Amino acid sequence: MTIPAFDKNDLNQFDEPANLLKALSHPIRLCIVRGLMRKKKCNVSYMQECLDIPQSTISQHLQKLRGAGVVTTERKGLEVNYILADPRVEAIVNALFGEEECEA
Amino acid sequence: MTIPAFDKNDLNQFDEPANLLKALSHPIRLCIVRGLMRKKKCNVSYMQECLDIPQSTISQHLQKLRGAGVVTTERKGLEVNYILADPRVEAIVNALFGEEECEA
DNA sequence: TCTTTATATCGTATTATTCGAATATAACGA
DNA sequence: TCGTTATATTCGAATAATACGATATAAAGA
Repeated sequence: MTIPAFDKNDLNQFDEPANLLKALSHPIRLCIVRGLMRKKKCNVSYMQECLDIPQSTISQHLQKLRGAGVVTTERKGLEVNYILADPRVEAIVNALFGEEECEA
Repeated sequence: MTIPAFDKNDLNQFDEPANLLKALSHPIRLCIVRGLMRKKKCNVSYMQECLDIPQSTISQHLQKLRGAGVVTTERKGLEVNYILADPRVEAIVNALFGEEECEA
């Protein structure tokens, strides 16, 4: 009995990766993530200003990214900085947009 | 004026990639796609048998993958074979699961 | 033409996402 | 403590995704 290419017995092994992709599968969130690849670290106001969308909307997207483990946060006074936290995400974004020089 | 890391002016450049990720962001569809990386070509009945879910459910997932350009089809008599059609998808799946020897 | 097999589509109930205003919290300075 | 700034959470309405039975189509063979 060989291992089939598809197997319902390990369908649940796809749950976590599918969740990660779902977290990335929104234009605003994808934009945020690629921005974080360029900028390494960024607070909410800056993103909000660049993207020009309501604060609660940005914040909700960030919470979704955080819930999926895509980003972590570092508070610095009033500001909260967001930072990429999962190396798979960078590989995925590179697959989509191509590699890019990063800020020195 | 420098180019910001985030920019609402090209937010729409994220629509297509986000759509691609959305198509992949379901456990069943991800399983199908990884199966197609191993098996290269596969008909619906085989997938259905492996995954043990209703035929209409599989078919709908396949249509969603096809709509996003993830797969194409080749009819052979009664059967329809599905084949991966977007190289970005393989890079993404490799980022998630690691590379793997493919069937010779 | 009739049947069978393989796949696709439709109808629809259920659940999940999304957005943005309103409100809450957390940290800082006066 | 009070006010201000930065961020998070809550709420509700609109929209989209999902599952699956029922039904339709497409190809092949008798």
